[in-house]
Amino acid sequence: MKWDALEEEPCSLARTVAVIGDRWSLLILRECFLRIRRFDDFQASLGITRHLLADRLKKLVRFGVLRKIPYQEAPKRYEYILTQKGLDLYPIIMSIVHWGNIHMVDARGRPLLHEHKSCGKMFDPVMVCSECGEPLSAKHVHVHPGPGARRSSPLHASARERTKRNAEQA
Amino acid sequence: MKWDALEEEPCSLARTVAVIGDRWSLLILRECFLRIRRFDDFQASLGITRHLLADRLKKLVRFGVLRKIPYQEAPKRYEYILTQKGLDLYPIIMSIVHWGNIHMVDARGRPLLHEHKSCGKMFDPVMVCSECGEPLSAKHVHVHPGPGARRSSPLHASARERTKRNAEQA
DNA sequence: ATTGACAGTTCTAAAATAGAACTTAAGGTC
DNA sequence: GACCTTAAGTTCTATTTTAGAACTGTCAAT
Repeated sequence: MKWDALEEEPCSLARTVAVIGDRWSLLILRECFLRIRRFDDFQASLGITRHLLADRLKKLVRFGVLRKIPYQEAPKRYEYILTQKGLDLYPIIMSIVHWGNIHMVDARGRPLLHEHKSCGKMFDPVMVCSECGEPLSAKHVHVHPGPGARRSSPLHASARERTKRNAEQA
Repeated sequence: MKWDALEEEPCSLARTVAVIGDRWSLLILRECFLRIRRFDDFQASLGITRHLLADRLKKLVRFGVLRKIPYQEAPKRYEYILTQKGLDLYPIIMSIVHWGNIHMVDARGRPLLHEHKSCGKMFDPVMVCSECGEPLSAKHVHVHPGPGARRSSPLHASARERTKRNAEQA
């Protein structure tokens, strides 16, 4: 599968993976949320090669996650700031950080703690149902095909059936 | 930066990216949550090359996200199921799907809808503060160094300062 | 006139990925 | 007993991506 094919998939996960699903994009976005904005600052704090950084920034701008804003004329220089679409990635970043906090920390403990300014306490993010407010778990969720589902919804046919169907078509 | 270096970073995001930060791992995990368990089924539904699939499954098992369970003897065959550590990835998957639903769907609409069995309604996931229950946004969160922070906390010194410091050291 | 900051671009070597064919092991079919 | 099928990989070559370092173009300050 080519990279571009991912964006076309009728799957919201695949399309998001097309934006953030590589080694560097999420790390760049982490820096954005920590208020890093400039090329050399990204490069210095991440140790990414300049080539890849230029490439990834271009991609994030193309997807509308970052925007280039001029901060000086002559020579014209830009900084990269999060758009609303980019700010909306916050729950993804936080859920990733939280999973790492629970499952990937070493004996020294968490690298970062998060304070919720609104209530003043150190917190963890919790994912809840928008309708009833209960915490979510996979087993209490049932998936239905939506209006944008692929005709014949292969995500709902079992892969086993699909394999057979493909074999018959061939 | 090498792949293995990521797991060693004192950053919960980087360490999680070491597990799920590539083109395929999240797609494989999506299939796991949709109850795909077997090699050929993953291969058929994703179109991933068999080589990469074998490699990624091995990696996910190594990280303790999937477990290999024998489902028949002679010839011995295994299926891959989510561990608790893997099930805990659910909020990450859901926040990614949700962002895609909001920002990446085409005119046809969402490919999938989610029903919360507990309350019977179609829902979206919402990330809230574990302490006060309010929805989270980046600007209401303040970051502190935790016990596992790098000495001299480079994530909190501005990259600009760091760049200077590095230059001085050289 | 030279040096330094900043934001890239260019180059070569190394690593990862795609795509297809091959392997191993057992069961069933003619 | 030769042959086909299922399942879960492994092996192979060609292509694409990434790493790492050096280079370019603008302008400001010394």
